[in-house]
Amino acid sequence: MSPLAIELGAPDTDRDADLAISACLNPNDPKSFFLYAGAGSGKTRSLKEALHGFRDKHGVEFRQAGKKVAVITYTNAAADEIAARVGQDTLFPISTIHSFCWSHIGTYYTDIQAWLLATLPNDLADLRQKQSKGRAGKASDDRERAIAATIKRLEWLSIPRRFTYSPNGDNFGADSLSHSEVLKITAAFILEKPAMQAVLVNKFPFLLIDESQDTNKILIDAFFALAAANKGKFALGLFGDTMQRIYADGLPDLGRNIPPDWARPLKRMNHRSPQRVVQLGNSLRSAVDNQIQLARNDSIVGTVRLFIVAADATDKPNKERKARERMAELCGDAGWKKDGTVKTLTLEHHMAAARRGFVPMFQALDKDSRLSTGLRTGELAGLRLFTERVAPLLAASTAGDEFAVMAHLRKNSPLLKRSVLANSSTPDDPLLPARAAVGALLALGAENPSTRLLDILECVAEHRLFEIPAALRPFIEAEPVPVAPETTVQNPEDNETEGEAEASPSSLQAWRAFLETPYDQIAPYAEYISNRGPFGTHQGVKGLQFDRVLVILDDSEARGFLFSYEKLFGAKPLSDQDRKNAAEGADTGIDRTRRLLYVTCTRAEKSLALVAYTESPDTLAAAVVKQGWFSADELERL
DNA sequence: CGACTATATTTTTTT
DNA sequence: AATATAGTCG
Repeated sequence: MSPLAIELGAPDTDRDADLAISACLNPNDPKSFFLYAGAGSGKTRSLKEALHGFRDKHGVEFRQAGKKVAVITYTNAAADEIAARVGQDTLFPISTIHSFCWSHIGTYYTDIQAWLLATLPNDLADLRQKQSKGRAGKASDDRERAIAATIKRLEWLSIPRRFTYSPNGDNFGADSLSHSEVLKITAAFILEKPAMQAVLVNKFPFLLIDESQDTNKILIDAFFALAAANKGKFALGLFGDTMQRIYADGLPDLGRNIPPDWARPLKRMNHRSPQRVVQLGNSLRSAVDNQIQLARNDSIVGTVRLFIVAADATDKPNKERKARERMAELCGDAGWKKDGTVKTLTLEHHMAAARRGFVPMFQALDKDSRLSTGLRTGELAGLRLFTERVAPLLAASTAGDEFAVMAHLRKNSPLLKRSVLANSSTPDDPLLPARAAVGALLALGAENPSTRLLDILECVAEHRLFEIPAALRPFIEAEPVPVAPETTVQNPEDNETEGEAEASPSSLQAWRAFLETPYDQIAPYAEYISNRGPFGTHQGVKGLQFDRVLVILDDSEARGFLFSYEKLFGAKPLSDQDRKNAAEGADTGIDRTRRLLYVTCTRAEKSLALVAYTESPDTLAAAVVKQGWFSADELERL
């Protein structure tokens, strides 16, 4: 059935790796290590065993000496996951890279100021140089803003200052450091300040880095230098898989440049995926390295299909529905037909928007680059009025849950503030205005596609049902006479997220266009940004796993230029640049795409479907069979 | 007008 | 970081 054989292994095959790590975590003879741990290899379990084993053997002495084992990860989600599985313990604090760095540099404000004063003038010169040559446009506007902000920041730095780390998109105060500044400053301090080295080495004789392949290369280099300069006192432990490097930030040849005195334990098992998926992962990475994963000897065979669709297909969601129905049939698994039990992965957010029907609002707000981050995280106050105030109210109300309606209003509506109720103009029935407001909102028919966000906004504003965030205030009629002074007090939460963003013409325009689009997009949008919905991005699901995974490969719909599935699948010829990169041994777009595909495919726990949209279906089909990635009977045309 | 060069474009994550 | 396109040169 499948072109390659697959080796199976017993669940405890990788015990040696855990023993090797345990040996490295010896306070009397600390040894750095690089653990190669592929997809689903039980990396977190190894981390847990290592930490618990360390606590049993050396916990008491470490605590007495005030020493700790630092565990740093890439994302908050990963930090939470590890904390949940390993357990919280002050002996091994678990944090993201950024918060770890900030916690160490935050108090060195004089040094930070010196670093900024040395760095910013260069940045400014670069920006000015570019701006003098650049054409007018979106990028030019952004540069102009950056230049003004940098000048303002340099002026602000003319007297001694302290700093915070709380960036809000592009819009943060002079005292706030950006994400990349925090990492760069930490790397610089580690390399240049003996005091910083001493603090780190004494407090954290062991530093364990999860997803090390994606850890910022400047910082990784600094940690390597720290380890080299402090042998016998300090050791690094890198956990990762170079095949899963999917961010440009990571060190490309990590794994090839490990010092010879480091331990290099290896985990060979894949505990997550069925045999066919493990085998696909092996064949995908065979072009890159010789690592072969074993499937568990108690695993299922599993099913993989590649559905090939013409790139100009008119009804893509329908094609994808057909693919799922076929998977249900092939796997005898009705879960493929249901919406909530398949994870569908798109390369970019707007592709999910197209499939969930919230393109109009997404496109409208995406026009202003300063709103794009908040749009993708759902943190814009102007959006949260709809996703967190209006939508839950309407949901509770249509469900007939009067208790939930009142609870929501009490928490969020100025109409139910104590001071407002006390001064009610209808003392016999103080809740009358709130009921009228909810009634008016329901009467708008939010489920009707012709109801615009603006209609909802006007209704909310007219009845003072919720506070209107600053971004949306320009679009409502002159404010009615306040019911009570308190009602004009702004919700402090909203201030936080949108910062001081003064309404620029472009953001006003974006919000205006947004308000003209239908309200019925809010529910799918809210579900999408919550990450609980059926869609995710190829990059965003790193580290996660799902029973049924549907990977959508569609270059024609993608806007970015980092990945090309058509080239990877041989449906589009390599460019001169690609050949040049390959000849020089540099990372090519094809390599990047292959790693991303490896990440998405290895998320599957039961079965995996890929839908590839292509300009040349026949070429693609022939190429993937020739590569040994799929057998001919695993290909289906839709 | 053709050949060449310079520039704008996009994604992800981090408090 | 790859590529389309706008701009410039001969």
